[in-house]
Amino acid sequence: MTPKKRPTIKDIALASGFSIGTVDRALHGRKGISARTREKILATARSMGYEPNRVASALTRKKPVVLAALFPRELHYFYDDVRRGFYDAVAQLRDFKVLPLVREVETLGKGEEEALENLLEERIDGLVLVPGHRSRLNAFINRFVEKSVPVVTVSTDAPGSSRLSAVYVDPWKNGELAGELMAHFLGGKGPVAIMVGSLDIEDHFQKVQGFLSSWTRFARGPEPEVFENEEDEQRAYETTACVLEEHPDLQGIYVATANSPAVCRALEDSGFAGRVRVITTDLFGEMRPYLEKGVIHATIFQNPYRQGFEAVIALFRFLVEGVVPPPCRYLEPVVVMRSNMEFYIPSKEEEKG
Amino acid sequence: MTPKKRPTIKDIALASGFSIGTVDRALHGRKGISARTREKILATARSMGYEPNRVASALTRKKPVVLAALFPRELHYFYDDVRRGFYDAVAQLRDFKVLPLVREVETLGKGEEEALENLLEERIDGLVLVPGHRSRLNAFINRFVEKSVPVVTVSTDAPGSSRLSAVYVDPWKNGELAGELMAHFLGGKGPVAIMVGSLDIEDHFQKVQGFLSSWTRFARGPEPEVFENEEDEQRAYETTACVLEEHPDLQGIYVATANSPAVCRALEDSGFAGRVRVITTDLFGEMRPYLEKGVIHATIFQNPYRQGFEAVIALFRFLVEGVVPPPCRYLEPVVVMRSNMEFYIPSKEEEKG
DNA sequence: TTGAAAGCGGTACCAT
DNA sequence: ATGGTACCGCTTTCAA
Repeated sequence: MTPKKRPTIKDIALASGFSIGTVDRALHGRKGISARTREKILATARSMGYEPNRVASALTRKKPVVLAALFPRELHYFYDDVRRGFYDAVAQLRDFKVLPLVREVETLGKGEEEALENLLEERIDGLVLVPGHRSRLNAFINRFVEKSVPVVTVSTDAPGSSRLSAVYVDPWKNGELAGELMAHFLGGKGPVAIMVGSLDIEDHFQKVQGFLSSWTRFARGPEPEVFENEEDEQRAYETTACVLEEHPDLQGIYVATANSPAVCRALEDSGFAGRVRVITTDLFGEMRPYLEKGVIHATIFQNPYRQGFEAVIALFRFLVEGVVPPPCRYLEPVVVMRSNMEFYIPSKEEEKG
Repeated sequence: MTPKKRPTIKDIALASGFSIGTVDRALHGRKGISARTREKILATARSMGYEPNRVASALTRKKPVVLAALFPRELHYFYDDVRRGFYDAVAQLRDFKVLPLVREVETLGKGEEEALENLLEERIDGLVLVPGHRSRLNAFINRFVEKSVPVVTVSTDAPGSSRLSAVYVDPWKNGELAGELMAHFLGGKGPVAIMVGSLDIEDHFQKVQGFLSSWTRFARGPEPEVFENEEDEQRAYETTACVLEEHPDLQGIYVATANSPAVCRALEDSGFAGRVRVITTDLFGEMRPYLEKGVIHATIFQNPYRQGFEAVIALFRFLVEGVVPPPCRYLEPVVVMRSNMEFYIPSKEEEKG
């Protein structure tokens, strides 16, 4: 029993009676071939169970596949990891002639238009984008797509645009998981407060809704009150201090955005640290001591590294294999506590193919 | 500015004044080359920053890389996923001429010797093994390694053997995470019971120790009592019923092995379901309703799919790139609750490179 | 010990 | 519209 090696275009050429050049034309729907022969060749290819060899095709690829990316520098802890994931994935695809082209803006939401305008001039094959806003960049995204440069967003979606896919953690799920955890932590009893950047930001709003949905399912007691801090450290601190003063019976705080250190400081300064259950979002170095001291009891990790990594993979497969990714690739939100945080910080990872 | 394409062996040949054949000999330490020229070539290669192109080398590889595996059929829910991970990884490496060769035993720990004896006859390049025992198979593993067939264990380790690597979730960490979670669920108050297969099994023992270590750190109150059920459903049920009767004030149960459904039934039959906090191990279809009903509050997922997947990747990289994996590749234990279980059941996954 | 050349499975270009 | 062929970067004979 021969291991019946898989058929190559040469085999198809032989079987169909055409040359490999023609077979290639048929297989890739190139021009310069009659419909008749294309059909015939496609039929034999199918009957022989032909599958292209990506390795061979990569080897012979003339122009490199340039994958561009636009990342913010701030917040370092998050976007640095996204960027590492991006670079690692590209590095892994190096032998497939994939090249990175990374641009940066200083802060999320600032100067993206200009950077994108610049990128539109470049010869790129795909784009990974961290959109500073869920719709403001739609026109730009669409211009890339019209130039047949597929765009994959990361960290959030741009649902109104024609982006190919979005790789991120569903904020609703994120909040839902936090809510369930909080309910279990408190045995279903509150009161609980929610700290968020701004309810006008869709992702923040979704997290709050998700939290409330599972909180109301798993817990009784008063509806959690929501406090907006505009992503400002000072305000986060003050709001927390204020809430604690007014509600000394507060049992839990859910911090839906990245301001947890300020909240923790307020807790410590008010003497509530460790007594109030705190569930936060994301994970970065500054949070470590608070997890160790038990000020933060758990945090929901969004795996920025993998977001960057998977965005690249999705683009690559789309570009060279024609595999269309799902419109939304939701990554798993992960519950991180003291005993498993070492797995996620300083965050290292590895996949390979 | 040319994108200065990376050097190939041809470039090295040109630069060093030897032929590509000789360059290849030098690069791979093959015989039939003088030490002098090898050194010279290696030097120029280094100075030019040469890195081999895995795609090209895969394309030209004569014999396929055969990765063998030996999996148990039982417990389906776990080893089926390991197997899927194995197959998916191999499929992804298909174009690199990687072929699978899978053998099975009916039950973990039964007939492995015979199956391995058989595998020793085959021409294989690497082996993924689920060892039914942490030392009993050492002699076999060593025989493979002596034939220069690297072995990677999955789901547990065989530390006394010369296995190349072990991919699994550190059982101690696993228990530690469960213990921390339980402590938070109960506000640090017990009593708590631990259900385990047998303390004679190292992995079970480790889970218990891990649980106790974090329980004592985060909680006060009595030391949890440990009950062995010999992996027997009936015993698991009876033990649970018994414990509940004797300790109606029981607050939590940690099920360190796969017998959670029996424990859940006992809880329901005794009317304690939902009142007692239950943290289990692994995740399979039968557990879903218990998570939904709130009988199980959380479970620690060990990602069998990824265990199988990563074992393949480690073997491949070792065999074709010479990358030596760490002796132990600990995967992250994951906290799964009702609102995130959909991500892990029926368990789907994907990586790519 | 070393060099030359034939592929591996595709792609792309040049003839026809 | 089709066939032929050089070539991608490396491995592996086969000569020299």
